[in-house]
Amino acid sequence: MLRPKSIPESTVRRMSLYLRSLQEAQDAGMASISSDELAERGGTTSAQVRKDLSFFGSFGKRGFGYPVRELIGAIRDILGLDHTWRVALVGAGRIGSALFGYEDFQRRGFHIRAVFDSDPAKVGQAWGGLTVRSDAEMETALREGEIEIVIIAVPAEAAQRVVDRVVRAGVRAVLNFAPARLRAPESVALRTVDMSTEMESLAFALNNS
Amino acid sequence: MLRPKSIPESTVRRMSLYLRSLQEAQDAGMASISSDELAERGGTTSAQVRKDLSFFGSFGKRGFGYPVRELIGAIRDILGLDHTWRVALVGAGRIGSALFGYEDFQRRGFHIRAVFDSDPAKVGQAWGGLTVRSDAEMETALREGEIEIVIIAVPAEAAQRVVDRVVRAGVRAVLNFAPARLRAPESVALRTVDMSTEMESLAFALNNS
DNA sequence: GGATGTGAATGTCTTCACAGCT
DNA sequence: AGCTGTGAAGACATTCACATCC
Repeated sequence: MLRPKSIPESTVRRMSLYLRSLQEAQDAGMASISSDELAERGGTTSAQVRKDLSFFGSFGKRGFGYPVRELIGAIRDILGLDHTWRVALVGAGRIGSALFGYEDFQRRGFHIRAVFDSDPAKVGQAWGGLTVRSDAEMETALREGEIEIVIIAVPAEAAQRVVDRVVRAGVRAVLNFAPARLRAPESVALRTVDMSTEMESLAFALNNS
Repeated sequence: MLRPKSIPESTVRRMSLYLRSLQEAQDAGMASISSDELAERGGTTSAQVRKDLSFFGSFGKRGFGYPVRELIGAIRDILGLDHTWRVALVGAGRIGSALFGYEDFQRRGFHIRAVFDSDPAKVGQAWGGLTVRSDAEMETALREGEIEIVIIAVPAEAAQRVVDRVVRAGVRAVLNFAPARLRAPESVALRTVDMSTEMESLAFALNNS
């Protein structure tokens, strides 16, 4: 599934939001929806909605709007949600535990298949149907489990080492929750959720309004 | 502390990262640092570093670089980290619990002073030195505690209602962890950490490389 | 000499506005 | 008539390149 042009990251993120809005619209029994309505629900403008969708094709009917059911299917395909993804979690602390139980991941097809930690006290614990494994087994287990996405929830000091190891084990997508800027090869998709930076951005906003 | 021009949000976020890099540099005993070195550590370019800093003033010496200690102080002032912030957490579930224990918040001056939940089974529980309070008390407690920032960690369906209530109680900054697009008045700073969207952005990247 | 600070150039994203389809 | 799809314009952010100053 190769795309003609390079798609803005901001567009991809909005696609994810549109999908949510569309599912709500479907639950409300709507069969079609206009770019105006979709913009309203997604917190953007109708022109933005149309432009975003146009990166991927023509999904609407002029004078009518977009068919909800079909558009949901199209966006699911675009985002790669037409199948489930094999995910591993590294770090079985408080944040790891919260992410493990996060139902939205499950619901959207991101299935956590393995959990690793370096703390001997945690290794062997039963988590849901899984057993927390030693991080020494990580590389082998990632390969055997054909893990596609790794979530990092370890302390900042340990995070870069984990990235290096999972990349060497063939993983090409990483979601990092450690407050550190990590390096990975171009070929690896890496996103960092930096909660302290978000808080500081709020502090700045409060001081400047 | 009113800023001359409007500062790009991306610049503010990078300031937060520079601060981290500077603190590391200080711990490593460095007294001065060039925009090149700062860029290297912060994952950006030296021109970007200089441009970002120039929004706020001139902190460097030509031919020399930036004095680490002074620049740390300046950025802390800019971001509003020169004092602590009074924070409340709404939602005492798994994610709320992880955030409550997140040491980086504490370290950076974001002190959680109150926790609320609507579940009677949770109300009254001791969390650290605090007691989980009923969400019925929320408005009063926010005002009495002079809470400046609220973290939302409730289910998506409940999130908008919480925003509306805390805004009416005078709170002007909200960090939302619920997977929902929330509405707030212009005058309120609202950031959403959307973990499912991050995962979907990774899925898209994997499908398109 | 060497690295900052910054206008100018470039690149990227968003908004406009309307032709074109249904 | 109504709403999409899209070039063109505009706004915004990043990068370049160099005069400036320590």
